[in-house]
Amino acid sequence: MSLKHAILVLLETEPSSGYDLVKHFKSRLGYFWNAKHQQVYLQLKKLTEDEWITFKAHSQSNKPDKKVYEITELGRKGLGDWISQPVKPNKINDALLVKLYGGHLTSKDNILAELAAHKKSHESVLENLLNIENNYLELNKDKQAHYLLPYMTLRRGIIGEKAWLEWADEVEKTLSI
Amino acid sequence: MSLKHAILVLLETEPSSGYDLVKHFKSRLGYFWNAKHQQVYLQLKKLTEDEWITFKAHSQSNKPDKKVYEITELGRKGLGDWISQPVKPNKINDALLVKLYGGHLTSKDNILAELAAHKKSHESVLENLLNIENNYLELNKDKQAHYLLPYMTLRRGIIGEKAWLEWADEVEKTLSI
DNA sequence: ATCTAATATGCAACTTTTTGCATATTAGAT
DNA sequence: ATCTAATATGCAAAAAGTTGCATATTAGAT
Repeated sequence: MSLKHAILVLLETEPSSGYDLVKHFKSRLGYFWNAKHQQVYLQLKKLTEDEWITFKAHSQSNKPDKKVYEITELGRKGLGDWISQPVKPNKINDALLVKLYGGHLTSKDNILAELAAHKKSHESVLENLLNIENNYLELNKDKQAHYLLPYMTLRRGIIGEKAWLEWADEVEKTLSI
Repeated sequence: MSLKHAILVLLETEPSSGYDLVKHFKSRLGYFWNAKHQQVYLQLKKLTEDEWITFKAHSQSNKPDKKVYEITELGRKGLGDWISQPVKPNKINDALLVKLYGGHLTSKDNILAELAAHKKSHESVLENLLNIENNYLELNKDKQAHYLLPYMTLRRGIIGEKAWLEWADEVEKTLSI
């Protein structure tokens, strides 16, 4: 039950609407957490009922109204408690690897085409992460220190994506012989 | 819905009991797929109802009886169909990164201790994968060619775990300043 | 005017996964 | 004899996630 906590850490950094959070997950923290908008809105509702967060309706002149949520003291305490407890190692369920494992049941071309498609998507994620890194590196030292931990999570994304692409190249070379 | 397919690719390689499959997931394919035994037994039941797999009861003198499942023609066809279709890029939900992102809510020692614990677990996974790789590399060329695709998935595990450890070292160094 | 895309939120049904509980066999240790 | 650990399987309830559907606002294009 960690979508809850993923939402809370983001709200702890800055108040946001559900829509903002989803965009955050989609665009910047995809290597970190993924959630559909329906799931996010549901958790926001539950967190509001538990009084871990509150919201204010913000009317916008150029866009539909939105609810901007912020974390409460209760929420900050709950989040702190969770963060102080150990978390389980990450669970990996990778359908592409399942497919590759059983790749003899389809054509080599099909496998290579699918790999190429995934490669494109990983390349675009990496590019995006590198842009964010560049922005971070241009900050002054105080701000860099302030965002050090989020930056460390960004580094996980960058190193992880590079490793994925390295692996994909290896597979392409091996299968093309 | 890919646990189903993960089970099928394993059964397509060799007939196994539910217990074997779980051990497989736990010990060798943890970088590939993870599932609790209850979930595996449930899917085996459903796959049997759909006649994608069948089982024979094997009585063992030194251990409790077990059901050894094997894939049917119907199952092989279903698996082949699934493998020919594109799969979505992998979804990542990483609680450790959530924790690190909000790490200012706990102590640096706590963060470093947790990181060290995860590091140990990743080191042991990597060691395990490298042992399997060594076994693979000692096979003759025919066998190596036969297991090439599973070996590629193993490589994903090795490259991924090395990248994880590289990242963890970077975090340790950065936070220890 | 009408269509499209982006913004913004949400319910309901269904699937998948997790957690808790439960049982049974055999080997080996105390 | 009894306890422990490994082997082996499963049901039921709850939690988490996905898919389908639904609605409303505003900007900009046709």
